[in-house]
Amino acid sequence: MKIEENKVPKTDKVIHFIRQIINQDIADNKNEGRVITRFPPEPNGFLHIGHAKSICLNFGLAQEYGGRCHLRFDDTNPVKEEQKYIDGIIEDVRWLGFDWGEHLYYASDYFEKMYKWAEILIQKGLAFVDSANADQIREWRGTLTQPGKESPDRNRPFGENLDLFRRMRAGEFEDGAYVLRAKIDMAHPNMNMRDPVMYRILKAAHPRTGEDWCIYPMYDWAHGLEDSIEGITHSICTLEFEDHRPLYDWFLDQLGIYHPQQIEFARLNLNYTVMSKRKLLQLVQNRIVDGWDDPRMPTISGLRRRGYTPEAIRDFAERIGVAKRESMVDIGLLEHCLREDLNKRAPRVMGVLKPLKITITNYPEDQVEWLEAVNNPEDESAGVRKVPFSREIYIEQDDFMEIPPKGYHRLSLGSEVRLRYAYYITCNQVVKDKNTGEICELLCTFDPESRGGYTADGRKVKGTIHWVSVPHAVDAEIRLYSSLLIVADPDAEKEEREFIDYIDPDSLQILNHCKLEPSLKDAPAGYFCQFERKGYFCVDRDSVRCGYPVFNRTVELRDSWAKMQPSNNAVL
RNA sequence: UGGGGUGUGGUCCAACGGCAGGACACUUGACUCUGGAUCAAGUUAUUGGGGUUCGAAUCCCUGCACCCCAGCCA
Repeated sequence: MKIEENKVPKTDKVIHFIRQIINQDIADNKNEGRVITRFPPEPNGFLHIGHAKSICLNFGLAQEYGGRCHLRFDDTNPVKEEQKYIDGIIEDVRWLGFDWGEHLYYASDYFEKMYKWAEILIQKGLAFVDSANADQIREWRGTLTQPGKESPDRNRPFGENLDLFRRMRAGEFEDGAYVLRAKIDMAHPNMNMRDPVMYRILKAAHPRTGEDWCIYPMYDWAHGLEDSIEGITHSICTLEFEDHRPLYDWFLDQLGIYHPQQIEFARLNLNYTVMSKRKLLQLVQNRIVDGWDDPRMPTISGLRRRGYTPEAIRDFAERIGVAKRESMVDIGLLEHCLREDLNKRAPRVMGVLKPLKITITNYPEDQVEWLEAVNNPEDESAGVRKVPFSREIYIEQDDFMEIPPKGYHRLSLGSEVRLRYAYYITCNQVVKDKNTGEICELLCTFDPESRGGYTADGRKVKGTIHWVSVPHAVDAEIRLYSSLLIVADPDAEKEEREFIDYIDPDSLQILNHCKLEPSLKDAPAGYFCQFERKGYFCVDRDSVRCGYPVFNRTVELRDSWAKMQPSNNAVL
């Protein structure tokens, strides 16, 4: 049937292949037009930006098509799963902005049902209890090019299978003594179809079912059943499960129960970062990072702490698209989405990261002026605030050069520059440390006629720099982050080295005694803003513990000046 | 050397027999009290070879490259 335009939602989004499939299903009136998806994490780790792609896809599709998306924990392996991961995942999905209503499920809630279905398969002669050990099963499975061989237990009478399976459940056997296997085809070219294991004995406490069970279902057996029970229409997963689809289909067909459609798409890869749970865990355990929510981590909790917004992540997920080809997305796109969101919303403030003191010699000694500053030029409703100005101020070390290169718009000896929202100043003298020769102070004069940053004569001042009044400055710690990896893709490197060898030891830089304008004194954890000309920053939760503000640099502003400087190219 | 997938600018995604388009990145210019933002312009692509067709990224044949599968993980 042709797709009828009026039945599918209007959208300016890309109609990727999954939307096409759904549109076709709706046109065919498959599932009476329902769209029910699910996000099925295993609670054995924290979520990362790759999961966010899947979350946005599944929940997003459900929203677009007026359906629903279930949050389902695929908790079928108690030896790896923990309650803390369940809690963390719930928090992260919610933070991303998605709501599953009452549709929070656990695979473990279906264990009894699954067990009954397993007995049915045994009764149909389609499953058997195998006493072979793991090594034997592996050996008899054959190889990619050679067929496997049938287990001697394969033709066990069904009564015996049933009895053994019941005793497996009853806890009569030790781990590994028996498994339940599907009886399919040991010569099948698809390895997954060579009598796959359905249940194994695992005498482990389960975070939810405790000691109720000592046999646990394998993914291939369990997943389709979970989808079927919940009435999932489109079961979306990643590419590596493509080979498993025939088995997914087989179980459902043999049981004759409702059969959702499995659809596979390519997982997200991001350059300059690592994405697998294993590698992320390695970073945490080796204390290369501060924990799962270290702001350098691509975990949802890490991104959140870094200052990423859910809006930016959702926008990113939409922009990268959905397809079947494996790809490597540029981290620059994520940062672009972030800047675009923050540009609209982040209040502007002034903060000096690496202070250089200026004394304005012709400014009255005890005078303080509160000058008006715009909070957000992109958002008039953000209003204005007053910032104190005095005889002594800090500017950024980078904003002064004794001998400026060509094209330098900032302050230099003898040149005039605008202090944002304040005055024009001219540098007259450089004070240096007698021993080291380092610049420690600048003596400048200001033009009283330029109050607010304009003069009546309308003369052009090319450079505008930010500043903070010395007596009013709030001391802060600022944490600067760069990529964890020094190469875009460790796996693509010629040398056979571990990703850990490509870790940048200097990806975290801590700046102390940074100087912020006084409005930031009591900014609460999570508060985000733009330090003008520097980037977007947010207050870290460590602020509370430290007793002074601690800011994370979320992302730098684009800097076309820095890009022109050859010395900086190496850093990029 | 079995099976399952995938090949479009630097990167990601479109185009589903009819002018290869968008986003990011990059370059240039304009504007600017953030070297930000904004605006304008521009560079760069269909895996090779054959075939069908008036016409092929798209259909057919045949190579090549890359990814996944031999857990009692998911």
